[in-house]
Formats: sequence, structure tokens, C-alpha cells
Amino acid sequence: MPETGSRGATASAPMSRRERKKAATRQAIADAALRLFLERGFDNVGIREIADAADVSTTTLFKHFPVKEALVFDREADLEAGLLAAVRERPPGQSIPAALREHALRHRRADADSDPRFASFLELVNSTPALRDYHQAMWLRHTAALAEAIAEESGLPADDPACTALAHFALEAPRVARAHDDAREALIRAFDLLDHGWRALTSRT
Amino acid sequence: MPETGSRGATASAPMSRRERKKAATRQAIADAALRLFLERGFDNVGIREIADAADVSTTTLFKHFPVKEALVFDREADLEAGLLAAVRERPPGQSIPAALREHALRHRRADADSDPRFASFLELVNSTPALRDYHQAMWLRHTAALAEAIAEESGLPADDPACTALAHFALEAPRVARAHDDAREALIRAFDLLDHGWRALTSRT
DNA sequence: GCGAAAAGTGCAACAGCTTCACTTTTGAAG
DNA sequence: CTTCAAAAGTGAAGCTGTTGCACTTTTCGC
Repeated sequence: MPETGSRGATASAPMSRRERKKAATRQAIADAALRLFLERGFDNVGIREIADAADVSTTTLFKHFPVKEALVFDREADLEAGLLAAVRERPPGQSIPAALREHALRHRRADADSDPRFASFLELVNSTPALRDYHQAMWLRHTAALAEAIAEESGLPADDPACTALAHFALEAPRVARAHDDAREALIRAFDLLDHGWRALTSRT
Repeated sequence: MPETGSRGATASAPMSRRERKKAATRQAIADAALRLFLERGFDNVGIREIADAADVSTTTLFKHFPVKEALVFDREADLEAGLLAAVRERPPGQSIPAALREHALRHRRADADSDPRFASFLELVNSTPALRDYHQAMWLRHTAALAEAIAEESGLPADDPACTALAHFALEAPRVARAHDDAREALIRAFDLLDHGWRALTSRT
């Protein structure tokens, strides 16, 4: 599988040869892994095999990726920026939960549209329990950052548990929605719950 | 380590010898495991060692417990009943989220009080990431049942996503709270969010 | 008592992951 | 250009959870 295109990790700061080589190795590993996974399924490809395909030792592989699941979510780090931006740069008058809802919906739409390779990627993730779980766990790691952004935007104290709660619930919402036939509708409804609750909490201060 | 006492799994339906022996083996394994874990930590005890201590083969061990983590949560199955009861038999006039909040608070209090053995058990779980995660995942498996109870009690259609959302969020609330210094306060605040949201959703039909 | 199903056994193997001692590459300072 | 230390990569060996397999023992219903 050739490079997925131009949208590599946040711009290309001039990298030294060392950094370039390191990045290349990492890419080679991730590419080989994804290709094999798509061909034969996550559970039917061994670590050693991936290492072979990428022509590195398993030791090297694990220096780049802490666990097997991480091979799949190579450049998933910069999603946090979009998340925070959705809150911080929301249109005036829009509530924070509403902004998060819109962001989630936008995300869904983007997924549906984009190229077929990405579609099969999604199918791989959603059909492999280990990957679903790992992805959700990764996603939840943005809770603290999101909570902070929410606190700032709402004027609440930075450690107000309500901010953490809203952040956490909002990040869990897609997972809730996925369990329903009409995921889009479910997502909206889940965020409605949060929106009304949030309004009530913040209005009576 | 002798038997942990009288509160065995829900009553003693007359069991055949086979069932009794099976249960005994299971107990022996779980007891040995818990003892070793408490002594030396979850990660410092191997499966083979537990099997030895319980005087069974590792094959047998895995016929009783699907994964290592399950050894710790032996009789954790009947918590669902209490959860559903909290919703179904809540005092008149109390909202569903409020009932869930009270149940959660009651649970906290019970934990704090009970005998020191249980306290160290809790410490074991909370200090071992693998166990924390496994426990949360187990806990979330009650989402569907709870959502159903909520739907019935609120008169909403059984498949209304709002019910699933409330159930899921309520089950996640303790996890959110655990991240704060004053967990009790945080728990209340998280449920406040849900309570206000739920009221708004259900009041306008 | 008999036969089938269930429970248990022992062992070998696999796969993910780690450790260790080691070589190669690279960046920069002298 | 040399030198040197840090970083990247190697290879093999090993630990640990988990599974498969062929097998014996126990228990139950008849």
C-alpha cells in the first residue's frame, strides 16, 4: 500500500537525516502492517511476519509501536486539535455540547465520504474487538485536554468535575450511538441529553 | 485460605454432586488466585502458579475462567439485579438519574465500610490497570439491561437511544468521578448533568 | 452396570512482548 | 577529518497468557 497521501503528520518541519530515516522506518512498518491486516485480518497476522515484511527486527518494531494495536492507528494523534478547535472556535451563541455534536456529525460524514481504502480501514477496526477497544481507549485520553478547553470556554473553575463529566460523556457518545441502527439519530439524541443538562448546570450559576 | 463466608452466589439451589464439585473447584481456583494476587500483586503471579496452588491443571483453570482478570471478579454477576432494582423501585417522585446517583453513592459507602479484606481487594483492583479496565468493561455489559429498565420506567420506546445514552453515561459516571480528588462530589456533579438533561428530554414528551 | 456427557489432565505449541548484549549509523564538537 | 557519544537497529533467547489435542476419570440417567 503506497503512502496515503499528502496529509502527513502536521507539516514537514525540516528534519535531520536521522529523523527522516526514523520516520521512514516507522512508515514502512505501519504500511506493511496495514496491508497485511487488510488482506488477512488483524488476528491472522503475527508480529514477526509484519517485521519481516517491513524488513526490520521485531525489537525495532516494538521500539516504534508499544503494542500490536498501535500499528493500526499510526497518525491518529492530531485529532485532538480538531476536537479542541470545535469547542474554542464554535459559532457565537452555540452551546459547547452542540459544538461537540456538530463536530461528531462532521466526523461521521467525512468518514462516509472519503476514499474506499479508508472505508475498508474502518471496517477492519469496527470488526475487530481488540481494535475497537484500543481505539476507544485512545480516544478517551483526550478527556483531560477537552475538559480544560470546556472549563476555559465556560468560565467554570478548571477542576470542576462537570467539565470532566461533559468531556468524558461527549467522547463516549459515538460509542453509544454505534450500538443503534440509526447511529446518526442516536448520536444526536445522546448529545441532546448532554446539551440540556449542560444548559441547566451553567445557567443557574 | 478458608471460605470467604456465607454470602455465596445467590442462595443454594440443591445442586447435584457434579455441580457441587465443579463449584468447589472454581472456588478453590478463585481463592488461591486472590490470595496470591493480594500477597504479591496481579502481575507478579503466573497462571501456572495459580493452577498449582489450587492443584488443578492450567487447562482446567481456563475452563472456569476465560482470562486471567476474570479470576478476580468471581461473583460479580449479581450486581445487575441491584442496579435494576434501584431504578424500578425508586421512591415515588424521584427521577431515574437521581435513583442511579443514590445507588452509586450507596455503593461507595458500602465499599468504604465493609471489612478490611474487601478494602485491600479494592486497592488491588484500582492499582492494577488491567483490572480496572476489565472491571469497567464488565460493568458496561449491563448497559442494555439498564437501558431497558429505564425505557419501561419512563414510558419511552424500548429502543429510544436516549435510554441507552443515559444508561451508558450513568455506568461511566463512577469512572469519571474516580479521576477527581473529591470523588463523591464529582459523582454528584456528573449525575446532576444527567439529571437535568434527562428532565428536559422527558418533560416535553 | 452401561454408555455418554462432563470435568479434568498433561503437554506441546503459539503469539505478544521484553530483555540483553551487541553492531551500525548519525550528528556534531574538537 | 577524527573522534565520540547518543540514537537506531539487530538477533536470539525467554517469559507469560492462552489454546489445541489426545487422553483419563467422574458423574448421571437409564
